[in-house]
Amino acid sequence: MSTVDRAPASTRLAQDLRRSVMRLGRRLRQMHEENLGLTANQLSLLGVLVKLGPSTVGDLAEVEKVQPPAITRTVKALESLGLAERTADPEDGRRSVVATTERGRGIVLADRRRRDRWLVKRLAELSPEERRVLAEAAPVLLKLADA
Amino acid sequence: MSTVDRAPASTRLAQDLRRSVMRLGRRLRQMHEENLGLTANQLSLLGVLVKLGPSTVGDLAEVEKVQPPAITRTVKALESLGLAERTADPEDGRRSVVATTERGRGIVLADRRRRDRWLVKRLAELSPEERRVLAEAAPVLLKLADA
DNA sequence: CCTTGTCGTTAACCACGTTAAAGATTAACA
DNA sequence: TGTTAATCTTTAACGTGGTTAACGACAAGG
Repeated sequence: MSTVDRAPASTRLAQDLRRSVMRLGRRLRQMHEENLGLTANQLSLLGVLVKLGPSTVGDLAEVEKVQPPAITRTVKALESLGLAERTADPEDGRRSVVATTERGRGIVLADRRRRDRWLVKRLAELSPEERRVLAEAAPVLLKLADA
Repeated sequence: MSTVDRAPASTRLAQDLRRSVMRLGRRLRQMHEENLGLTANQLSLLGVLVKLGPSTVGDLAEVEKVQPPAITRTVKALESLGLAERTADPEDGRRSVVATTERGRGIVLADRRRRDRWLVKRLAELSPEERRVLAEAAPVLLKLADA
């Protein structure tokens, strides 16, 4: 790791942090993939729908940082699985409003619980001191991400 | 956030940590996308090659947690861009060994510096106390990811 | 009204993952 | 040693999900 060893001290933290966050993030994301027939994308969009409530295609595209056609396609898939529904906006005929079905909502919540269980188990293997460090770090990480 | 509010205390840390790590990870990954004509995947594979040195297709597949055909294709793309080279293993004719070119290596290092610069800037906006917390947290996050 | 802008969808394309099957080479063993 | 079995990579066929471009439906302003 010569690139790391000879790094100026000021970038050392950045490198360590990037490595650790990327790796744990990848791991958490992998937990996703083995869900029912759902892909990570479909699950992610469903999650947004649960969080925001019924939304237009444009809103979803913006949140997912994706172009509208990508949303159209994924919504179509969710619809055919009975996990989401599309209805015309009564106030503006151009827009179509997407919402989760009850089943869709249930899947999102179940998936979230499942991933939390995995992480809870890993956290339980740490020392109280290590857990304290993570608890302090979480809000700082959020602040970084939103900067 | 009723789902968070009524969560048992033991899963509260897991939820906070998952949210923050996922979000920062996404942010760091996005920094990737706007690089030369290279996709995130190609850059990632090139990075592995720089880290490990010349490697077989099978090794790369394992590291990237992907099936061999996916590696074959990406290597082909890197090859046509002059960033990687493939040679037959002299000791085992079935294997082909992939290595970066000088240019490929340069691109990886430049990209890493660019992403670190972004993070260094964000870190500089934090308080010394917050930076200390992150420095302590990084190794714990790694431990979690590798668990 | 009628033109102009906006929202969503469709179509065509590309990146990248998968599995299945074929090719080449090595390893094992009768 | 020669045949058979195992291993590594590649090719082929397919699915998902991103993109841009072009079109249709509706809304809004002149």
